[in-house]
Amino acid sequence: MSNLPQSIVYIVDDDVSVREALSDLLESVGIKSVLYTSADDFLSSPRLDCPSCLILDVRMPGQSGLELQNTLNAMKISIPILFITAHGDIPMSVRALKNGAVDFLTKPFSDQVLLDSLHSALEWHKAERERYQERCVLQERYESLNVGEREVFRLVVRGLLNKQIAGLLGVSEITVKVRRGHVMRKMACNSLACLVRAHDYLFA
Amino acid sequence: MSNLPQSIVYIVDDDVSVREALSDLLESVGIKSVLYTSADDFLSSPRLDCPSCLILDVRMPGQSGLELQNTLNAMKISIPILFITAHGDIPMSVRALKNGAVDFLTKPFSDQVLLDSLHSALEWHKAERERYQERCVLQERYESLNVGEREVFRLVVRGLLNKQIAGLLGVSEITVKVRRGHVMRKMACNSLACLVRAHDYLFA
DNA sequence: TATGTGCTTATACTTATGCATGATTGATCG
DNA sequence: CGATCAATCATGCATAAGTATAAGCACATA
Repeated sequence: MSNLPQSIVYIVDDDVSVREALSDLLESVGIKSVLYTSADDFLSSPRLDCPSCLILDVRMPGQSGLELQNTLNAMKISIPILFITAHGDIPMSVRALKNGAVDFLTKPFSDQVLLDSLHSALEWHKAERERYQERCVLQERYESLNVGEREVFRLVVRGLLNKQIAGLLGVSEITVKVRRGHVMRKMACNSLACLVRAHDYLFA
Repeated sequence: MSNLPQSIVYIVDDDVSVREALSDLLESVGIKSVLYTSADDFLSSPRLDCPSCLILDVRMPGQSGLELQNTLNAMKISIPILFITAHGDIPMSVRALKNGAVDFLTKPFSDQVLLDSLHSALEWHKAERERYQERCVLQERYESLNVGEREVFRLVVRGLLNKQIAGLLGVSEITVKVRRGHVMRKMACNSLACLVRAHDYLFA
């Protein structure tokens, strides 16, 4: 059995001295890291299934840090990104942050500033992963509903009575009750309140 | 009757030529603006009750733009802020954006970039004001509930049965039904689904 | 053809919810 | 003191919701 680390930080920088300095710093506070020399290097390697953060140099040969950020966003990969740079400018930092980066540090920076930013990023990703997991569970349950059950689901959480739903769907009220029971069981809800929240979370 | 403009932009800059250039630009696309020479000047003037945006110079005599941003955040004033600067640096821009600024432009900048940012900020503030208004209405309704009704409200939206609520609160089921009816009427909800959403919006 | 499966519907019953009426109590106020 | 108001609670009734059983139907499959 492979035991996953509690968290991991991916470091992508073409400068070996920067990579190793960062890696040493993180190791000194008990944070595991994996090093990459380029964006493609990172993209072609597997990511571990645990809370993580990406420390990214803005300027690199090949795909730049900002381009990698766009790539990951397009892939809907939610790993938080912390940029570091020696030769950045304001438009770069603005673009990075508007695209969701958690921070944008200029060298030289204080170790503590980096570690603080990193910790909050890892905490965020931990929570984000839990939200994603919960959402996946709900999604699976929803996909187990057939068409009729989904229609009843939609109308029930809009506050309609069984009688009204039956009228709208052109089926008997008994059928609505049966479908409604199936929805409750399949969505693993024991109350209408729970069902409403499940629905709104799925279709937010 | 004072008719409010559709939207307004507040410009705070100590340089009169910048203020007027911006004002002219905005006027040329039909956006009204009001000019201030300092943060305190802006703070001591009344804001109009309409969708708006604040264009702020970072560096100014007296309170700086970043300080004014913190002041407004502490006052929980949600007006979007767009920074412009001639002599900024990356840490400034990062701080501004992490504190919620919508953009951080360096002079010279393209008119179109500013206008695009401004339009999306105004759109956001329009929606934010509507959310705030809706929340105020719900808040008022909630405050019209007495203590017992709030307890029933809390337990109903947790999915408990009247019988269970009565047991927990040590009152009769009849009383729960009465309170529940009051909650529905005072919160202006015609279904449990509506009530659940009102509750979760209030206590998100 | 025979069989099984999934969906709909009906009947019958239990429980839950909503609401009106009225009695009781306790606090407040002129 | 008497009047009043809000809150609680009971009775009684109407409607809504949840569930079990069984029947009928379409459809796929052996």
